[in-house]
Amino acid sequence: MPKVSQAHVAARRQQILEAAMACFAREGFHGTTMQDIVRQSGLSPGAIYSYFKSKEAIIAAIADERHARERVMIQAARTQSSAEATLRALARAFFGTLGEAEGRTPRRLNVQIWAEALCNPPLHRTVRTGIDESRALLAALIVEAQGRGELPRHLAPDALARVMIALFQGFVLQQAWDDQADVGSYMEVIDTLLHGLTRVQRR
Amino acid sequence: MPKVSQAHVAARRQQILEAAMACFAREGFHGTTMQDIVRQSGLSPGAIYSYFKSKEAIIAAIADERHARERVMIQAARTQSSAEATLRALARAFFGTLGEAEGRTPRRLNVQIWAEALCNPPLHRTVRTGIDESRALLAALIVEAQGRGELPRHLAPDALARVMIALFQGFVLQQAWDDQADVGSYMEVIDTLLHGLTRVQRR
Amino acid sequence: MPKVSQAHVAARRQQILEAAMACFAREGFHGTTMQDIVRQSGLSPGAIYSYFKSKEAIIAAIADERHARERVMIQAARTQSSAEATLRALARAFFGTLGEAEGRTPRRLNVQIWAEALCNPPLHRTVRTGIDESRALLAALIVEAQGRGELPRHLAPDALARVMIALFQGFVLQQAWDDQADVGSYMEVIDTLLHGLTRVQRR
Amino acid sequence: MPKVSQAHVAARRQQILEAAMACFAREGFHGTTMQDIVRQSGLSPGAIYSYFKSKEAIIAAIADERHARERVMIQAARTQSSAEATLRALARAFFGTLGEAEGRTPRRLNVQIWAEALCNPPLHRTVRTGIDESRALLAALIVEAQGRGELPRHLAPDALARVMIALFQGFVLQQAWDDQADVGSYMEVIDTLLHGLTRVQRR
DNA sequence: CATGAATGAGTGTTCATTCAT
DNA sequence: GATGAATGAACACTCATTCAT
Repeated sequence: MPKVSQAHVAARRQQILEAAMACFAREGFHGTTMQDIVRQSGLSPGAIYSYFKSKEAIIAAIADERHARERVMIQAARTQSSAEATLRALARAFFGTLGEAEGRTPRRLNVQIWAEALCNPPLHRTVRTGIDESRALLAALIVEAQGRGELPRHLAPDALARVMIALFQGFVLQQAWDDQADVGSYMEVIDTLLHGLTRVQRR
Repeated sequence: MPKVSQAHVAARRQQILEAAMACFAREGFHGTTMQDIVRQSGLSPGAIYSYFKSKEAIIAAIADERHARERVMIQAARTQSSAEATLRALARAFFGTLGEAEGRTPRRLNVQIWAEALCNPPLHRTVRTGIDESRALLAALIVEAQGRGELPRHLAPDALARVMIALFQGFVLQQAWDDQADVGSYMEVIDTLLHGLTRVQRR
Repeated sequence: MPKVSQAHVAARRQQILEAAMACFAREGFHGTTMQDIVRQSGLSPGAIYSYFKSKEAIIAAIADERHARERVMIQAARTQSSAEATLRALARAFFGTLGEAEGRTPRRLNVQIWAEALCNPPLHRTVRTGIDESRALLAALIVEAQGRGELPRHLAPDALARVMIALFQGFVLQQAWDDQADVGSYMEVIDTLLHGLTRVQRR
Repeated sequence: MPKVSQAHVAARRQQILEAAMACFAREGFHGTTMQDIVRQSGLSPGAIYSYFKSKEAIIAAIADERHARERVMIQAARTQSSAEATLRALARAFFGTLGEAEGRTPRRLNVQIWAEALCNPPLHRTVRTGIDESRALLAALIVEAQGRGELPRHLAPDALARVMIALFQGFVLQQAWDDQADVGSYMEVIDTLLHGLTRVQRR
């Protein structure tokens, strides 16, 4: 029974989070009322409040979930044998869903979370931790690549990591405003940019 | 009298916008109440509502102002004699303020506007217009540079323009979360990246 | 459950309408604040707004209720077997409550509605429909009586109906300002007037 | 100079009252803002407040003016030599304007005042004084006519006076809602009614 | 446990009135 | 006097949250 109940609890939580994500992506955190989530989830207000202590807690849980997912992708990338393979795995993980319609909701959600994090300390911590971890991983890979002479040694690894992250964030933003934005050509540019970086080094 | 009055009106509007920007940057659009703006501006609710018909109108005016400022920077860049000079002028205009503390408020504001634009159609139009114009200018420069053989011809100009904009947006985002983010090294990476792109082409 | 809930909803609506009527009769529509209705009803603002979407909707519901009540009285009068019986039933229905203290609130309310209807199109429609229906019924009765030679044929039935309605409205008005106004003697005058009308015809 | 000034003051007051009446008739007392009166009058808020100490004072002044006008009509009627002539003068005075378009504004205003008087003690006093005076005059005429055997002696003069006033008020009300209401046929009914009353008596 | 009616503090906004110019 | 920008108390209404059933 405890196990069933636990599974039940997890399922309910997920049901609520999914309803909330749909609403938040559509209307923003502040444009969404608890009633909206009630309607979308098919649950009652009381039921929702027995799984989350506040609207804010739902937002935090969503941010946490996204953070956790990111961390899983990063961990998976880490297991790759070469720096290049890791990089490719990361790129696939982060950019892979950018072209797909089903990723629209999480993408819009991301933008909302980024803004909300500026005025919401707990969210800020979650977001920063996620970014810092990603950056640390990227920086480590870069250091490694620099060690092997595959990347210019004069570049600050941290700054290059920030650039890579910015390329992701900026595209998420642009695609959130304009669904037509094309990932394929965007990634080709990135590819060329990174190759250029490699060659510079090689000479 | 009309001149005095007109100047007065403009000054009051600016006073309100500045108070509102301070509040919005600190607490977000939805975390800021009209009372907050009242306190920050030193005016009364009635006074504010005689200059802006709603809170939403204040947000729109702020977005418009930022858009106008961007447009001025873009126009100024356009007057440069060479594509490279234009690019440098743009980079200076957009990245120039990123390191300075006084730009903190507008930067945070930018992030808020980006998120708000997802759920607020008029804001969305303002934001998209601004981005589209910037992208068009950059794409034109890129086409030119490609014509002169300074940039790889196989890259979609639009996509490369998106990349450049993403580099800006991503850094604004990262700096909004972490004041310590260093512009200098970030720009150095960008510089190297763009040089790499040039070389690729030259061979 | 649906039955309980339905009865509950109706009861709550009635509770709110009664509180609102008491306030409106005392202070007028615009002199009454939602807080007044909150206090008078013993409910919370939120509760009230879950039954009526606005203050205006409460006013409209009150006007509708009064209109419905009037219509019931008219329909009941219609079932009488003779024109005279119908007329007497109408007189009893409309004038019957004029002397009673418990009718004070609805009477004052009527006056408020009459004024409000001048500047409030939906209310205007409700009021006019009510009056038009009453007038149509009276006019029909008058035509009938004229056919039987009981009323002068040269009188416009519609105008005579308007006169009868005016006799009611005018007294409601006068009694709203002055509780002392005596219904008994007023009705006696009306009786004599109508009898006079009959005799005129008979000769 | 004092006389000029006095005339000036009176003219300004009148200008304000006329603007206010136009607004009040159109939008009601509570639907009209001081800004509306400012616009309609072409004066400034400060100017208006130097002639009337509050919006309420404007309403009171309008009610007073209407009351004064009524009193003049009553006094004029009083100078007639016979009771019948007085009655005819009164009827002409009160009903004379009912058919004319230019009387629309004061008619609507009357209805507004009647309602407002229920919740506004000073206004209530003005309205009641006006009605009471009219009724007293009518009652005196009726007593006289009863003395001459021209009206049934068993009728309470006061009640008959109320009936006559109600006939006026009711029509004002009906015409305020429906401009098409026809005065001619309405007055014919009244005429017939009063003649009927006379004949009843004669037998 | 789940429900959803009820709560009430707090919101954006209005408008009668004032007073420095 | 006249002006009209400024005031601020008060308003209608919302919505995150609770708790009796």
